[in-house]
Amino acid sequence: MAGTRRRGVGRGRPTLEEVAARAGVGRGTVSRVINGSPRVSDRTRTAVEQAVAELGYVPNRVARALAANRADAVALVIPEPETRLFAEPYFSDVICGVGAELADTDLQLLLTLIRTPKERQRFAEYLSAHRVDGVLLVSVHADDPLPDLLERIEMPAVLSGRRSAHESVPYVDSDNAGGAQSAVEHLLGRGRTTVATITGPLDMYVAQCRLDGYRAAIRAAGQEVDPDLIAPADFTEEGGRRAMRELLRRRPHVDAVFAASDVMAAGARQVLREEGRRVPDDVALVGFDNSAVARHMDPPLTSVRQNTEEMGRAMVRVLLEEIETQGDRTSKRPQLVLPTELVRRGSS
Amino acid sequence: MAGTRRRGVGRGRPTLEEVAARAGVGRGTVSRVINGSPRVSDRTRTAVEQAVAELGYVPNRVARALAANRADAVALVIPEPETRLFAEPYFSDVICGVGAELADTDLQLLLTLIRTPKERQRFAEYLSAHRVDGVLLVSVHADDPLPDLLERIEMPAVLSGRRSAHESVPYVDSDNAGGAQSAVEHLLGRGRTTVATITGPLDMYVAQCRLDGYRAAIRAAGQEVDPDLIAPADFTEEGGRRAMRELLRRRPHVDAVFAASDVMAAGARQVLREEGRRVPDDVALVGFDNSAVARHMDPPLTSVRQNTEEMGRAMVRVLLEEIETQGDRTSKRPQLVLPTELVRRGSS
DNA sequence: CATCAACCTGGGAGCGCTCCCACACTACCT
DNA sequence: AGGTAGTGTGGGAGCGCTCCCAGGTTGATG
Repeated sequence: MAGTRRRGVGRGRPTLEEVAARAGVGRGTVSRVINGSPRVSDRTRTAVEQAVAELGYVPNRVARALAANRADAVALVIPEPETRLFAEPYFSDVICGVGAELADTDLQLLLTLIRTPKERQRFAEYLSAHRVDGVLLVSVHADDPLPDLLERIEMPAVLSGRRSAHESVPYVDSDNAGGAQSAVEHLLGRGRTTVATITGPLDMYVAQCRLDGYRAAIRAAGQEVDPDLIAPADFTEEGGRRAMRELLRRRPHVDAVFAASDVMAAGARQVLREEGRRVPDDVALVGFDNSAVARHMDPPLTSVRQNTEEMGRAMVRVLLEEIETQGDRTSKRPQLVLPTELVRRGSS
Repeated sequence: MAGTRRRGVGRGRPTLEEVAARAGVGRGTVSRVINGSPRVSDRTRTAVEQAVAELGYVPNRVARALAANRADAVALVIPEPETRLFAEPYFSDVICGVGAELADTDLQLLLTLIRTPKERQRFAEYLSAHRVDGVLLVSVHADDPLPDLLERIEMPAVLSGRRSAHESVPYVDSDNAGGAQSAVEHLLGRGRTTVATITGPLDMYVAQCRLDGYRAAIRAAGQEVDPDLIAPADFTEEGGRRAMRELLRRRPHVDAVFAASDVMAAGARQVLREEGRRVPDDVALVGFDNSAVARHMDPPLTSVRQNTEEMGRAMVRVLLEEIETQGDRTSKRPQLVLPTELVRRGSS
């Protein structure tokens, strides 16, 4: 919280004014050149560019931000109530995509981890205090107050994933239902007849979507959806174990399981081994996320891949558009759904 | 690269001046109260605090940064020449620690991914352009020009991990040698007689340290170090496979392997399975990093745990100290080594 | 040759803060 | 009473930029 003295590097760097003096022009003109305004004659532009090069001038972005009332930065917000969520490869991939897309911009990436209500409060103050031009929200829960807060203060924002079927805030999401459906179709296509599913927490929309995809595939194959083949869990390994035990109890002849996450699939696999069921011979297994866990299971796990990095990139593109059209109440809120892909491995 | 117009939220928020007017004091006084200066009478302070509360005043940090010539931000730099390196849980843990430690500060965290020399160039300009007060460098290679660049422009910086035994820049590192030693001692202690090691790329200091730890444990047990039991690899799964095959060829009676990373251990494990060697019955296996991979292997992998999150926290503390004592040429460069811990699982 | 739009250009004003100097005011000593 | 600290306080001067207006130049047009 301190207000300790910290003197930065760079005192003594050339300023706009010095460049202007050297080029024999006014401040305004240099500013126009720097910002690529077309209203500058070629001769002047060349002269300024040379002065910039000679002096090694780099604009002071803090001054620019103050004068122009913008931040040249976007925040990536990661709510992290449960531990380790951030360790999911999902996040790092999104971050990679975001970073890659941002590299072509002169925007900076601010990383904000929000663990407590107090930290959320702090973050809200940052927003008011003008620190960012827009916000990327990763994996918000349905009851997170942040999206609505952002909407209220008219801060451009993009979600990764929807909170519900009628999400009002711009978002980029994976085709969860489609991915789940193709996974289950794959199992049915390989001759499995009793395909169960282990779901995520059903108050999360993403879990609902994957379950919907499961149902759609079952029905498309002309089967009835058997509620006893649907075991809800919570995206954790332990949850996967419990759900698998439950499934074996209720439907001992189950011959395939679609788990809505790789981690739950890993839990299920352990139970199957304990119970002496071979994978894939007795029970075929498919996960979701195509995480590192999937590759390292024995046998390697078939899984639905989301193009997570592309999600990050798309989020940035959508956010930039939002920032651009800000205040323009007529513009539509962009909402994107990215395709998924089934990665086949030994488990199915 | 655009200079497109972006108008931020917050125009119309109260300023210092307005708070001063409301409290019936001067600007300077409000500034002193905000920054916790002791040179303010209690009465005045109370009046100002009340005005701040009534107006909902939040300091504009951009203006503050410009006036005070500091950034109130630190950059976390992640060089990422090879893909996926960032997906290692290592990074996310460090980031968590950094975020946690930074939460008590009014510093912001800037995330910078550097993939190409061009991006490094860009980053160097950022630094000159006054965007950050200090830099956290994660997993730099020995030949990375960044640390020296930072040193030259006197930008406070902290490394995670050393580049060599005589690192000049402040750093926070894990006790790699100690961790490796305890892993090998553990294997010897369980009666194994022929303990091999799969190393990382030996031009990386961290790989050297882990190898040194292996050698120390072997010698401490009164054995000679057999060069044929040392197989260099590159921290990849494929490298782990190759190294394991090589070891089996050279020393078929090997009964334990210490791999300098979990991922390499996973590769080794596959080869052992192919060759019909049971783990741990025929060959005991220990990894390093205690990553998710370790938990999901079959049997679960014994591994050396680094307190990665604490590394992140420590890095921030060291950096703050560096920023504080900046320019003070007499102050010592803080260098920290954090202990590791062996996590025992079924593979040994 | 006058007129006017279109185009460039310089530089004042100002973004919201910190820094610091100067000035009051008190308290305490000669 | 005169000095000498020490303590609070106000406000001018800037930080380095962008914004924008006025003014100058140019070239096409009547």
